Amino acid sequence: MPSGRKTVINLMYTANLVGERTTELLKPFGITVQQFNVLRILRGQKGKPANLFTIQERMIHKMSNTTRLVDKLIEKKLVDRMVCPNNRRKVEISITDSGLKLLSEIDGPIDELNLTLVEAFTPEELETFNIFLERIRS
Amino acid sequence: MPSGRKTVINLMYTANLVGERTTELLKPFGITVQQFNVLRILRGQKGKPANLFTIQERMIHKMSNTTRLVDKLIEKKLVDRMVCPNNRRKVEISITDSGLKLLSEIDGPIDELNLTLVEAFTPEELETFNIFLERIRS
DNA sequence: TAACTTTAGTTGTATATACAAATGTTAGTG
DNA sequence: CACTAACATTTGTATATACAACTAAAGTTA
Repeated sequence: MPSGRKTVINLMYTANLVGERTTELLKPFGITVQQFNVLRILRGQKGKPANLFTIQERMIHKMSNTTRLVDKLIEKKLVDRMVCPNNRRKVEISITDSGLKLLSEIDGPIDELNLTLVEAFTPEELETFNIFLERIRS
Repeated sequence: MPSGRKTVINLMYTANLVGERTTELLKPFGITVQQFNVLRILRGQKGKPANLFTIQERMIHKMSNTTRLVDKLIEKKLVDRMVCPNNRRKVEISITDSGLKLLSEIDGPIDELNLTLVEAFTPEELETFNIFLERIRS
């Protein structure tokens, strides 16, 4: 088997396993991986709201219906939507206190899972691994 | 940010990009990534048919409706289904000549894409990268 | 051999995702 | 200032996915 083929299969297989474990972990908290990632993006804004385009741009899975994903988060009162007063085409999404609280509850378990996944790596190996991943993307 | 968290996000992000590129590549051939992987699993059987459980076990994305995924491939005449004569609970799925032909057409482009993705790696680095991925899974 | 358990696959239902077309808003041009 | 293009988001539709309940066949045991 050509080496690139094997590596790509290995990559997809591994990422999928990690995704499944993450989905499972998030289930008791009532959110999906995608919703979780959007919440983290919004937390990263440090109070500043983000519009849908910004969110979509930073999402791991780039799909076009960010609207509906955010709708789910609004239903759960984890984020707020506000039409941008300067540019009424835009909407500004910001994480609520309740959203921040939920994230803070998830932080512990998710870091624990992530640490378990990479526990066999030395810091140097982890650095190398990250560089390898970035190299594939470039 | 804790190092495990960063690495896992990096992994998911990269795998997703690779998945998107693969989806795009397969589109003109009229199959999805999942369907493509099932076809490759069946080709790997070298003439021997596989039952649904075996297919599901080897699939990258483990979901429970392998039945419907295989149905799509049957509609396209890329695989055949036959009830196992020894054990009528089982069904045996095998790739058709038309399925093999389609795979052989895709092999070139997909290897080209995969090689492009890992072109910056030396063989040693690729080996290391594969070991890292396996380490995460274990 | 009837009743029970396990195995293998199928089906129903709810939700998620992808893609394209549509809507409403702003900016630019003659 | 009407006209056109670009932008930001929403909506429609088809397909994919996850999960659970269901069916049917085979094996097990009293």
